[in-house]
Amino acid sequence: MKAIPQFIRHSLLYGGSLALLVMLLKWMQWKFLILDHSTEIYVGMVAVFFTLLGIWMARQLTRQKVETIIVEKEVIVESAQERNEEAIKKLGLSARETEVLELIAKGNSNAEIAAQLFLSLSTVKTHVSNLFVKMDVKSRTQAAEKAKRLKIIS
Amino acid sequence: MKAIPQFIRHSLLYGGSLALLVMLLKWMQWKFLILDHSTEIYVGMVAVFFTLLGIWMARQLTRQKVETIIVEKEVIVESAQERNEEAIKKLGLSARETEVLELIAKGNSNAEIAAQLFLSLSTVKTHVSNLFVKMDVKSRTQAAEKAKRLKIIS
DNA sequence: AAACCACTCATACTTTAGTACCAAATTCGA
DNA sequence: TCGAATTTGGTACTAAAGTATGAGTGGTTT
Repeated sequence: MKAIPQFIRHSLLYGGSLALLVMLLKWMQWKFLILDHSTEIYVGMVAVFFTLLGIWMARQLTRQKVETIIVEKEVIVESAQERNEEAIKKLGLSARETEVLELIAKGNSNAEIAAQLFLSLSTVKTHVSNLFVKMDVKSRTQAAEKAKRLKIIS
Repeated sequence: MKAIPQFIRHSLLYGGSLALLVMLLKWMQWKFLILDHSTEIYVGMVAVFFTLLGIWMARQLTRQKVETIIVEKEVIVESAQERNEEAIKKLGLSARETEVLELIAKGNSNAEIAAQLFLSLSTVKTHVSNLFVKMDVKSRTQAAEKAKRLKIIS
């Protein structure tokens, strides 16, 4: 669609306008040269015409020249942060320990955790004890509080 | 600073330019009228001059064309919701019980709660037991979880 | 005043949590 | 493939949590 480049179109238009003007000029010479001070009138017309032509050209050339101002609009978003893997790594929690921690934070007892994970109560207790050492807490409630504070649990 | 309105400035400039042009024109009449075809040269100069003037005017007039792009920027905001008094009332928790619940949710043991509230361990145990009945839970960890879920605690 | 409720404290008891120490099987990276 | 870490499980014990019951005090409501 954009076969003809813009500068060529402009050149043609300008050239055409000039040619037309020269013709007009020749005709005016015939018509007004006999009159005194006719040159001023005719130069004034030329001036007006070319001023308009200049304005039109400039508008064509600067039409795309648009200054863009980027305004940042703040949008409030709830902090939907995902599981904090970094905290888990920092504490050195193993996969099983993390599972147990999640169930603790949900309010499960050791027996319930054992049942859900198909483990013996002993195993759960071992995990819980190791968990407390790694998390530097002294009870499951503290562990749950810390887990939620560190966003380890959902 | 912007004492002179733009359209007045433009009018003065344009008027000045016209006056200058007329003077130039008069001088050129003296100089070139004796020569044949001199009119064409001088009209051409006028044309070029006024074309340039038109371009300049158009640029002045269209300089303020500004496009504003609004970019939405996400801002993470912590949900700072206040204490849920409604939930406390619905559960029928007393003032003392709510105090105890908060300390439980922070991971305190019964002994620590007793020390902080200047109560005996027995009293704390009584509060905790009543709390569990009212909240329909079976352990302090469950109570803490429910309290946080119902936004009773901070 | 009687009834009611919140708060306090106690004793006795059961259950669960938590600690310590051990040990075997498995997994996994160096 | 060797060793470290993980996972699993056990016993024995202590500490804490939780339940049940009772009781005294102070304040409010009916």
